[in-house]
Amino acid sequence: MKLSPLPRAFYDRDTQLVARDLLGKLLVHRTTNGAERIGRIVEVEAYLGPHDLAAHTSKGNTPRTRVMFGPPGHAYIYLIYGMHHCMNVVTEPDGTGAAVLLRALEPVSGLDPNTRGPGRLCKAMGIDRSHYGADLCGPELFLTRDPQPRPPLEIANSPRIGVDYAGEWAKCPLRFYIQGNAYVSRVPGPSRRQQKKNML
DNA sequence: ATGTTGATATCG
DNA sequence: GATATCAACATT
Repeated sequence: MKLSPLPRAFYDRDTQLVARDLLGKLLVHRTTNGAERIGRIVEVEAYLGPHDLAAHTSKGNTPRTRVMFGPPGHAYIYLIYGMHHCMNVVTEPDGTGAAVLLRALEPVSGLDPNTRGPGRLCKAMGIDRSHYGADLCGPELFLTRDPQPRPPLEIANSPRIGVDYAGEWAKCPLRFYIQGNAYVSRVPGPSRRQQKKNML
C-alpha cells in the first residue's frame, strides 16, 4: 500500500485544530526489520504551550521538553511513571512549545490489539525513547490519511485525563475522541464497577 | 484503592 | 546527591 506522510504544514497550525484533524488518521511505524505497524487514531489531547499549566512546556525549555519547543511535525516521546512511554506530535511554529498527545488507536495492521491508552499505544506500536525527536515527515514513523472510505466522524470532547494539578486548565475540554469508538480509553458514564452493580 | 517504577526538576 | 513529582496500568 502506498502511504505518504502528512506534510509539515499539517502540524504548523493551531493545536486544537490539529488535534481534531488527527482523529481518523493512520499512525504508521516501519521498523528496520521491515515490519509495518498501523493504527487509526481515535483519541487525542491538546497541550497548548507554556501558558497551559498541564503542558510539560509550562516548566520551561529543558533537555526533556526541547523537542516540544522545536519545529512542528516531530515526535515528543517521554516516559511516565517510570514504565510507560507516551507519544506526542509537536504543533505550531518553532518555539511555541505545543503538542498533541496520542491517547488511543484502533488497530489496523501488524500490531497487538491492546492500543487503548497512551502507554499501551506506544507499547503496541513499538515506540520508545529512541524515537525522541523523530521527524514525522520521514519514512519510518509518520501519520497519513486513511485510504479507506469512512463515514463522517462524530467528534466528542472532554477535560483531559490525569491533569487535576493544573488548576483551571484541568477543566478545559482539550481531549478529543471519536464518539462511540470501542478503543477510546475512557468514556463518560458509569464506571465498570457501577455497571456491574446495575446488572444485579 | 493501591503498588509499581524511573526520568526529571528542584533544592541543597 | 537527595527528594518530590508525575499527561498509566494492572490488580485488589
